[in-house]
Parts: sequence; structure tokens; C-alpha cells
Amino acid sequence: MAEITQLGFALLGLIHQQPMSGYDLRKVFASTAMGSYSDSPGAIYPALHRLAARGLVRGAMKKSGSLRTRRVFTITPDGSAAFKSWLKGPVTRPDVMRRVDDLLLRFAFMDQALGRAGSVRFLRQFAAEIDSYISELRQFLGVHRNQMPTSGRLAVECGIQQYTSQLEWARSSIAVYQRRKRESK
Amino acid sequence: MAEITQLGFALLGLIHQQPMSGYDLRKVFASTAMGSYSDSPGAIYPALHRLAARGLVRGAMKKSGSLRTRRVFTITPDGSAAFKSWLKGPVTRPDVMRRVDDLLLRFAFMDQALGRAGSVRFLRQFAAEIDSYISELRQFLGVHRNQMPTSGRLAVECGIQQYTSQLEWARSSIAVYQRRKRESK
DNA sequence: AATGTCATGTAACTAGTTACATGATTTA
DNA sequence: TAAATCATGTAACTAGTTACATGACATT
Repeated sequence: MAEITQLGFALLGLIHQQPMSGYDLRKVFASTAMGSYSDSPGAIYPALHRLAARGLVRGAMKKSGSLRTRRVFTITPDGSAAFKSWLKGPVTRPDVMRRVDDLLLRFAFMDQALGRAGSVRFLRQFAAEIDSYISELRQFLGVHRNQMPTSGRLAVECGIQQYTSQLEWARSSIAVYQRRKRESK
Repeated sequence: MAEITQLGFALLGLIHQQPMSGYDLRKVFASTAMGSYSDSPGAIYPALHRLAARGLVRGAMKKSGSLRTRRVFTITPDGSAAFKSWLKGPVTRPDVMRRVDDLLLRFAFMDQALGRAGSVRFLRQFAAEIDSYISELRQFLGVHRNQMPTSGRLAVECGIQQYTSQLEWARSSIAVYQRRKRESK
């Protein structure tokens, strides 16, 4: 069975929060900080139908007042399980290298679906993987810095700074959860 | 005529630096900080053929010692022009929102192809666009912060920090070029 | 009456993915 | 001789893109 795409998981996550129609989902992508996903109907409707065909969501026609009938999608138990197992997946090197945005999307959904413990577990993995990738980038720079043009070197340095800022963020976010835990005692 | 993809420009940029075979290019993607591009033959060889079909690169068979004959690609004047016009393109909001990596790739090539002035022009545009996007994110957070789960809020804050670090990088990089300019006088 | 927005969808095209094929040459 | 590496390629599949179609209702 083909894998669920990032867009699929983004849809699943939003529907997990509350039932939504395709149109609602498009508006979310168009208007919130989740702008990295396409709000084009040619992407969203087929993706929703794929999720429905696997039984991860269920669509029901719903007349809302005077407007056109909408197909509102609700998550199924299977869908909820698939979503949570996606959230729980490990943070890998390729994720960190080329899909940090997707990792942050995963994290954004985490509290509600897995609770504080899940979020903290994710952040620790995230921090560890970033930390090790920063070392790799530094090493790369050390070896190649003299053969690189200035802009090439600066571009790599931008990456290092960016990951460093994300590492700090992850550590301070763990602290936020721990503070909250103490307070709730 | 269909547009050239990011992978296409990445290939064009590397070939612009020096003639290379498909195999060489794959190794670059697999071994350097340009890991965000696929090193799969099913992506690279067709992409090279597309560039060749447009006359942007030209491939020539070359026997190198004892190994299998390689097809070494060289950039053409048309290819060089297309590459430079890509480098000179504006830094847009969608670029900043979902393709910062691609922007940094563009920048990494910039020194050699456009010189210091081009790099600085790029950095100024980059900084301006990032700055305005940070404002947008802060505003979004201000409006929605109370309706968001902790992890959602933190995820947006991670984005803000990341862009802030990139903004600082851009400004200090401009300074690097200016210092160098003074020194060379 | 014309235009705009709500809402869902499809068709044609494109580029990327995985997996395999090919064959030469080098190393164990 | 078997396995690994060099080097290029193709086939089948997938999901995304742009652009269009459809029709109900709302606004001007």
C-alpha cells in the first residue's frame, strides 16, 4: 500500500482536531502559518479521497444553512491510529536535513494527540539529531571552507546558524514543558 | 515551454562551475551539504536530458582512462544566460515561506556567477522579505496564541526564531562583503 | 442580469520515486 | 570467480500543478 504523503498527514491532523470539509482545509492552508501546503483543489480533494478509500477518514454530506452542501470529513479509529503512529515515528537525519518544516508540523499537532510526554520525547530526539547534524556541517565546512566561494561558505554558515537556533528552541521548549509539569503538581 | 525545476537549476549551477557527468553530479548531491536534492538516477539523468533538449547544456562522450565512457555536460551560452537570470530573480514571499533552502542554493552560486554586487543585492532583498514575514508571523501568533495548543504555539515560535537567525545572518553577511570591498580598495 | 463567492470536482501534464537493467572494469 | 564500483539509463507508478467545469446562492 502506498505511503501517506505529508499533505495527507497534514489533512489527517487537522481533521483529527475537528471534522472539516475540503473547503475548510483549503482555507486553513491559505490563511494560517501552514502555508507550506498547497491549497489547490487538485491536491486536496484527491488526497482526501485517498484517505477515505483507506478508511482513515469518513465523509458525510452536510447541509449547512443556505450554502451548498459540504462533505464534512471525520477521522475514524484507524485514521486516528495512523496519525498517532506517524507522530510517534523517530526523528531521522533525512527529516532534519530536508524536511524540518514537516517535523514542526508534526510537533504542532503533538500536544493534543500525544500529550506533554510525547511532545517532550519528540523534542529530545529532535535536539539530539540536530546537534549531530550541526557537527557534520561544521566538519564539512572545516574541510571545504578554503575551496568554497564566499557565498557558498556563507550559505553553509546560514544553515549552521539556523540549526543552532532550532537546537536552542528545542531545549528551551523542553524547559517550558518541565516548568509546566512542576506547576501542575 | 515548461519551467526549469529546482533540481534543473542545481544541475545547471554545478555544470556552470565546471563540466560534469551525471555520475559526478550524483556524488555531489550525495556527499555535500546539497543533500536536499535527490541523487537518484531516475531524477538526474532525465533532468540532464531535458536541459540538453533545451540547449542549456551539451553532453559529450569522454573516455577517461580505463573506466566506462562518461557523458560530460558543459554549459552553453543559453544555459549560462538562463542560470544568471534565475539567480537575478526577485526574492518573493512564497520563496521565503516554503523554499528557503532553494534561496540559499541560489545564493551559494551567486559570487562566482554575479560577483559581489549581485550577492549583496540578493542579501538585501532576502533580509527585507524575511523581516516582513517575521512581522506577519508575530501578528499571527498575537491573534491566535490563546486558541493554540502549546506545541502549536511553540512550533510557530520556532519559525520566528529561525527566520530571525536568518535575518541576522543576512545582515552580517552584507557586512562581510562590505568589509571585503573596503579592504580591496 | 452580471458578477462573486461557496464548494467540489476532473483532466492533462509533469517531475519525481523506487526498482530494475546493462555492461565494463576493479578488487578480493 | 564472485562481488563491488563505475556509469548510464528506462519503466511503472505516484502525487502534485494548472486550468477548467459545475452549479447553487449572494450581492450589486
